[in-house]
Amino acid sequence: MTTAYISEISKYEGQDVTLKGWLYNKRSSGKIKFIILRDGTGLIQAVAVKGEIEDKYFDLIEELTQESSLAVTGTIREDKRSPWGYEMTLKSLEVVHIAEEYPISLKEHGTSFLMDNRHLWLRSEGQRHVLRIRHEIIQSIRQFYYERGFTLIDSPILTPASVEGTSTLFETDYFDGKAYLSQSGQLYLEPAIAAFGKVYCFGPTFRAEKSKTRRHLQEFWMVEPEVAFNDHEDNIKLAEEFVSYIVAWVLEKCGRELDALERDKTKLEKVKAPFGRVTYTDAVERLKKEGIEIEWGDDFGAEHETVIGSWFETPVVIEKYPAKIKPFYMQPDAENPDLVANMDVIAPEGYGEIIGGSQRDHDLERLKKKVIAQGLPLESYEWYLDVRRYGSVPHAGFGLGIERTVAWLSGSKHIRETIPYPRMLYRLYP
RNA sequence: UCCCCAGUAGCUCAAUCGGUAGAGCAUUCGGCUGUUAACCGACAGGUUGGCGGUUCAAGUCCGUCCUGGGGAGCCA
Repeated sequence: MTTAYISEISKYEGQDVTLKGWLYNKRSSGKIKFIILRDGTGLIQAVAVKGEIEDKYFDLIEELTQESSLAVTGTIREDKRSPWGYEMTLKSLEVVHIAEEYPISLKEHGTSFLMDNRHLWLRSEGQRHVLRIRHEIIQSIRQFYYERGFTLIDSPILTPASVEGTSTLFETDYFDGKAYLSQSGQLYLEPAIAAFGKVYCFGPTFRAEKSKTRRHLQEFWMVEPEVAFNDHEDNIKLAEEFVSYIVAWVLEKCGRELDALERDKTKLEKVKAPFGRVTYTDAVERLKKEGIEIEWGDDFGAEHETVIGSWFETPVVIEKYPAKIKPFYMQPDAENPDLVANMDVIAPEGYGEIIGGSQRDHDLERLKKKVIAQGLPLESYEWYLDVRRYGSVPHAGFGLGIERTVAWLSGSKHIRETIPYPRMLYRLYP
């Protein structure tokens, strides 16, 4: 007997096949029973009619509980009554395991309950769709940098100190000393550009900030490219092409998932480079004109970002922030030394900042001064400063948050659904 | 760290002015030959998050703690 997957069931029309999976739901009407099977690739209904199937199999259906694992064998046929197009006429079934009473019913549940049962919630259709989109986004990222000749440089997760010296870090014992979980791979990437020219890293990052919003996780994944000889404009261009590539890939590969999630695809179809662009200074002026409280020199809050995002249909690039609110490693703007050559990309529809990046300062003496001025221990950064001692070149890069990108493209209301096992404030289980 | 909201059956929720704690789903049992979160009938299921207070009487009011949710700040 051929064993098949539900996703390829149309190939087997008129044939007998075996499908292996879990019981999604069952219904009974006395002499006719329906079971819905899921196998990780899709759903299908199998029908058993009393008298047309051996009684021992017909009676066995009665014992099946939600999420019991089983193998069903029968004939595949097209059926207009099925929402999936095909159905199986059941001939026999084999129980692998009768599931205990399953906590997640087909009815409504609260977030807290579902998060306690995250390991089971993963089986639900909506969660599967979002995580399939995450999977394709990651695949598109790998492909984008592979096609462009970037080399993957994995940055360490255990690090001796803070990258920016500001955010709170998770601390852990490291034999006789302390280590910290990485909050960015950037500092480790910069030396690598002198070895490979174009590099990127992609891995988990950790922030011990007590953030508790739908846009924050304590552990999240970030992809960070870094390119030798790229300036501010090159950096923006790379970011725009990168995001456009991801969106086009997801539209091509995940149409079914986007439809199932009722994501408005027309909004994603507008995401093409170049994006909307505004300088920090212009954005502040326009916000003021719209009656929103802000002063030049303030950093943008969530509300500001949402308003700025609403000015464009594409994502928007905000560039050239005041130097005093940005980290030491950013290159000063060529025309105004109070500004830095940085850029953030804000996703539309209120999904917030998905990219933050800059051209990096490649002047040794100026960088040293800024390290000292920000109260950071110079000796910890000597290795990093070496990038500016041995053939220093202009270079630029940025970081893109995977979960925020997944949330945006999938239309998820909360970032916790965009990663299989979210690590959140006050939630480390399961 | 701060602000707001919520904890009642396994799950989702009701309970009027403070007056005997209720429904749907799930489970169990019975019925039904095309169901789509099937439907119909029945059984069972409770120290109303903890502690203290007010009251003749507290799920309900007050205090406090715990847990969870949303947001701010910070960031991706």
